[in-house]
Amino acid sequence: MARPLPLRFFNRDTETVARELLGCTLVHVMNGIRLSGMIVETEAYLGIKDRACHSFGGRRTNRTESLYLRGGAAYVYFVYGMHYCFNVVTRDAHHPEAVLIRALEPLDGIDKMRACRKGVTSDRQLTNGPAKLCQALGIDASCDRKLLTCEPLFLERGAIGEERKFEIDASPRIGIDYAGEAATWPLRFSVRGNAFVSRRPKA
DNA sequence: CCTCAGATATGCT
DNA sequence: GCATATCTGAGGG
Repeated sequence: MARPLPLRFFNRDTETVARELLGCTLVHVMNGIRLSGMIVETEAYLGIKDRACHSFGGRRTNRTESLYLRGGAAYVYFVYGMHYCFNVVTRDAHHPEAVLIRALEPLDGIDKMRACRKGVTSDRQLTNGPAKLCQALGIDASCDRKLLTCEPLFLERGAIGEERKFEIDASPRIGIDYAGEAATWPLRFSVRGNAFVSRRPKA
C-alpha cells in the first residue's frame, strides 16, 4: 500500500493541487475496513478573490474555520440541509483555499459503499458526485479539520514516477451561478472519458 | 437519455 | 427570514 501524500503536496498552488489529485486515491478506514476510490473530478476554490469560495473577501466564520488551517487539513461542510461535501485545504493559513473532491471511481470496500448508499441501483451512482462520495465513504462533520496525512482519512499517490495515463478536461465549476465572473473560470478538472465523472464537461 | 420540483437544516444577514 | 459548492424520483423523449 502506498504511503499517504505528505503535507508538502498540499502546500502549493491550489489549481496545481486540484490537477494533481486526479488519479490519486482517497482512503477512509472505518471499523478496520478500507473504503477507497480514485479521484476523477475536482474543483479549485481560490480564497478571498474567488466569489464562489466560502472564504471570499476574507469571510471567516465557524463553518469556514477549517479553510484557515494549513494545507493538508480536511474541510467538510454541510449543504442543502442534508448533504456533506469533502474538500482538501491547500496553501498556508493565510490563504484560505481548497480543492473540492467531486467524484471517485470506487476501488476498495465496494460492498460497504453499496450498503451506505441504500437505494442506488447501479455502481456508477455510488460516488459520481460530491455528496454521494461522502455518503459512500462515511465522511461527515466528524471528519472536518482532520489532518489528511494518516489514518483514518488520507490520500495516496497514483502511479509514482509514471506518466499520466489520462487527459484532463478543464471546465467551469458546478452549482455556483451566483459567483459572477468567477462562475466562468475553468477550475473544474476531470479525467477525460471516465464513467464516474458527475457530468460530462461541455465541449 | 433529459429536465424539474421537492426535500431539508445550518449559517449568515 | 433566506440562500445554499446537492440528490432523488417522477415524468417525458
